[in-house]
Amino acid sequence: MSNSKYDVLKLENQLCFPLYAAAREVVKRYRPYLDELDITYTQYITMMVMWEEKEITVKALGEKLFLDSGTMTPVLKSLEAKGYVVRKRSTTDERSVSAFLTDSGEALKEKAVDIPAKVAGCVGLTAEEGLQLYKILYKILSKEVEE
Amino acid sequence: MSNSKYDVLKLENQLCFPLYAAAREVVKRYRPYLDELDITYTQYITMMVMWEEKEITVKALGEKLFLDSGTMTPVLKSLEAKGYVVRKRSTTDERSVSAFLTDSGEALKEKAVDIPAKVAGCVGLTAEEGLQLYKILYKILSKEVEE
DNA sequence: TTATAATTAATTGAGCTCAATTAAATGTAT
DNA sequence: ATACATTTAATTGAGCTCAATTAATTATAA
Repeated sequence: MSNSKYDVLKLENQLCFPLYAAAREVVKRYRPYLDELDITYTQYITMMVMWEEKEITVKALGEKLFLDSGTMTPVLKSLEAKGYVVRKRSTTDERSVSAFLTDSGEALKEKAVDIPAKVAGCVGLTAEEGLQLYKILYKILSKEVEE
Repeated sequence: MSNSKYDVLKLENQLCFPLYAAAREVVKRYRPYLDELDITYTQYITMMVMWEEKEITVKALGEKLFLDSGTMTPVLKSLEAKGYVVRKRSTTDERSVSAFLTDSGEALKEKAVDIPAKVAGCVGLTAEEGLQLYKILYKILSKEVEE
């Protein structure tokens, strides 16, 4: 068997590469369904938070999604242009801006509710694999938050 | 316990979201080390293939990395500008373009060899978790190739 | 109070990602 | 041989991601 100190640089020995590739491939699976709603994946996960919270600051939204204002600001402007949220600067702390779910945004939930099941079918993991993956990914994410 | 048909749209019930977020966070872990080499993560995984293959077509490279020519072409041009690869159109099939590893590209491997260990430390999974994750991610990726 | 520090969102610019299109080369079927 | 289809890389444009910076506001310390 051949073996060198450079084996650690082989693509097949990476954990990050399949993580990066799988994430992109799975996001791609959402596209046909999200196209019907005329939103992108990033807009979709933003709406998921809005459906739960109804109202949230840009900062809190970014922390939930692991995205900064450089990403969130244009995403929220786009969702505002589509009529799903409204952005408003706080009167009590004028540094802060919040997004508010509109009726139209609330109505979009009804059109989105079948998407998770449709995509889960494509990905094709067993329930156990799904749970293992879920736990490991959140372990990675919790490491990042400490930092 | 509250329970609604909309629970499937909660962020915490998604598998795709932590996959997407963890992938970005882990790629971010590479940045300080890759900055020292003046390459991006995408350029880094491209070089991994080059270190193994020495010569490869744009198409084959894209298949390995799950990226298309729209991404690969500018990445390869950038690596060529840095002197790590040379691009050359095939004489036997002029549709095809190959990238060739240069001596300078080969030399870069020496500077990269410590990176995987440094990043693995940051991510902080057990060996078992790493293996589970690896298997599940490749199961997802194999699904995509069938398509 | 006043100076200094910290927080927040927005902006800028580089680079990535993808879908769709284009152009050239090659393969295939009459 | 000549259409027609396929393959390949490149290009284009929209949108995302991130680091760094900016400007405004708020918090804190002297």
